[in-house]
Amino acid sequence: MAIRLTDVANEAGVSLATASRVLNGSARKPAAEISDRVRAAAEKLGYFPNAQAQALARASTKLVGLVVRDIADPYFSTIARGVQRGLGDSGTQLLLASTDSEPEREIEAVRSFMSQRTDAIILSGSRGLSEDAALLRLIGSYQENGGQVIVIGQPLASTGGIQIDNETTSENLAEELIRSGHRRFVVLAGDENLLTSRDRAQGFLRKLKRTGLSAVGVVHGAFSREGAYMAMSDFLRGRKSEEDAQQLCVFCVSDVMALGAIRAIRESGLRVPEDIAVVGFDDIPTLEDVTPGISTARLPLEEIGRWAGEMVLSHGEARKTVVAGTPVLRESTKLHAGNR
Amino acid sequence: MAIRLTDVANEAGVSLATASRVLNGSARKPAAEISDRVRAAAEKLGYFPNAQAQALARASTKLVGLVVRDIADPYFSTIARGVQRGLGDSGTQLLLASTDSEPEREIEAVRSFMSQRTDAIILSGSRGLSEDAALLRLIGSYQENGGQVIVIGQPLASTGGIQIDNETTSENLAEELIRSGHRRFVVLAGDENLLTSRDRAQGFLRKLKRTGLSAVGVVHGAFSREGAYMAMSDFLRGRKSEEDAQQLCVFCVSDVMALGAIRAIRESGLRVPEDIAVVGFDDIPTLEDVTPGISTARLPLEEIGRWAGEMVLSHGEARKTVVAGTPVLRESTKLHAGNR
DNA sequence: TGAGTTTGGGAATGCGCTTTCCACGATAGT
DNA sequence: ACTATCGTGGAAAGCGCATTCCCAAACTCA
Repeated sequence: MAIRLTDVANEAGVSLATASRVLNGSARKPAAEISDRVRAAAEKLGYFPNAQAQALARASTKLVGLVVRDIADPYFSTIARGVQRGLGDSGTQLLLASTDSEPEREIEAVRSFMSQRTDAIILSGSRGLSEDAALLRLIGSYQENGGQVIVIGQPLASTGGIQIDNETTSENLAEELIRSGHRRFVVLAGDENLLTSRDRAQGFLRKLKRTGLSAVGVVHGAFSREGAYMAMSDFLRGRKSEEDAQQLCVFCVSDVMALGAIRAIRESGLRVPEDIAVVGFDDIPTLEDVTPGISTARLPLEEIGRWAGEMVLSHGEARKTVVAGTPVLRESTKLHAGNR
Repeated sequence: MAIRLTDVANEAGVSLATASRVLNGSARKPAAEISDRVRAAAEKLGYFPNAQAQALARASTKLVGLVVRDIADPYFSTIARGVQRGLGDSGTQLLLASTDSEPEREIEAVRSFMSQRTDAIILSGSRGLSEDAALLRLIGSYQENGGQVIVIGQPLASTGGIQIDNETTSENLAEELIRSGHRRFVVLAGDENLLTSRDRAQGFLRKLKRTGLSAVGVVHGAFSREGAYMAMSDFLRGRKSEEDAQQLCVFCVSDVMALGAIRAIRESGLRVPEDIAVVGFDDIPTLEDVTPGISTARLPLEEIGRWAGEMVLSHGEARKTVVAGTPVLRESTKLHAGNR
């Protein structure tokens, strides 16, 4: 049905080979007069190269797969935008898959991308604590066949990517908070099986310990807004009695969780930061519109995505980059006078 | 390099045809014993079908293209999530393209999707006022070749999709606001060349007129957070003098714009809603975390995306669905006592 | 038991394109 | 003037798979 290169070649009165050479970047450039004729024919017929056929013949699709946990989560959508920016106008297309936090769906996504023979796969969802052997095997064979794997967050086996130093960042964040006067911390630690949440919580707790402090509480739950909402609600219910103690500071291992926690705090009739201070992690764009301004550890999310995209283009040989976040204290952790 | 079906066939000691029949859903089912042998061989070798080759042989990729303006915008990322949900586990892969609001990039994206021979293209960015002839031509030839085009927002030529009744929704929103006591409106109308912003502004203004009211001001600008921020800032600068008049209500043609406007209002030292009320449009998830709660017209964004995804699967023959938003008044439009 | 019928595996073709490999004429070099 | 080289277009061989034929073996039924 669609116009094929053969049709264009006939229309222009040249061979298939010649048509191919003029329309697609070949090393050999046919004569100007012929080229024009072919281009005119292509234009006239409305020719579109069949990317599948090209991929088959060239053994290279210009496709890259991005797997995220949830594209509607600002953290991931910001990274996704960065990846697209990084890919720029290279003509590389982005294949998107969401896992909804289910490991099997991540494997499914990778499997699917492998079938599509994407040139690269960018994994931005958080790695699990115990690395799934099946995923590792999959990735290994993908790399053997020339596929590039870029992991955002934690390093995974022999893959390159952008590593986020969650532990150090959390330590710095804790330090900053302590310096600002906070002493009583609660950690909403998210999912204890996810590397990201574990590292962030551990870094924070370690700093506390080194300073001679210890957390008032460490609550686990889902690594999401809802998870934090529930965890925080539970926590608040559990300590109804002991009021007027010194102001509490709740460290959430992600901004999205901080938002959920704030919701829970408010619903229980308390105020942020007057009654309870809240800190997040990531500095997602959403924070710009939230009041009070939420303290957090700033990660250059869009840039991280952009780097990943650029790595794909440069065929970077498993380059690794490490980035750390910078603490940003805003109103949500302002120490309230009555609560010092 | 990668394992081919031929390799599997050899390993299993059967023909290519047989291997193909057992591994991919063919009408003919080879004998159980043979099937098992083939599957074992595939498993052992770690075989992955080459999607490009399959697409070529079958004349059907299981690909659908989604074009958005900006994937980091909650409006689009929510729709994107819906689309993925709608596609479910059908095995259909999503190709994502962002246009950054540039019409040429939209054309480029469609062109690219056509090259990829996607089974369907979902256009969710806002249509321009004057439809680009090049885009129409492209879409026409895509449809002729069996491609499905689904437009979210406004109808486009002979395409199906989910149409949003912006005008009526805006009218209802205006009505609700008037009923709640507001009388003095400013409209941040966004880009006057985009159908979406124009319709929303017009619907609102029409209702005002019918009620015997007229807008205090109509300000145009970019259809984005920044655009609204600037438009609002300008507006506020322009009327420094006339204070203590009756409370103003600013209607922004999208939630994202409302967020920008609020930022501008606050920076100029005013409060929402005490000094100025603000309404948005869309009810993006972000609003859950913003204080004060922003009044808006609720659109079932995720569902809209889901419908689009389901339409793709059902090969819906240009089905059209129309949805209208429902007004939701929250604190941002609460009438302040001192300003009646 | 023999003709007709089904069943199931294999050979071969083609999907649309890229890319050797060839052939041929033009140009250069001695 | 004759060969060595280059430049250019075309023929043809795949890329990895689905699928249409084809054919042999296993059945069916009388």
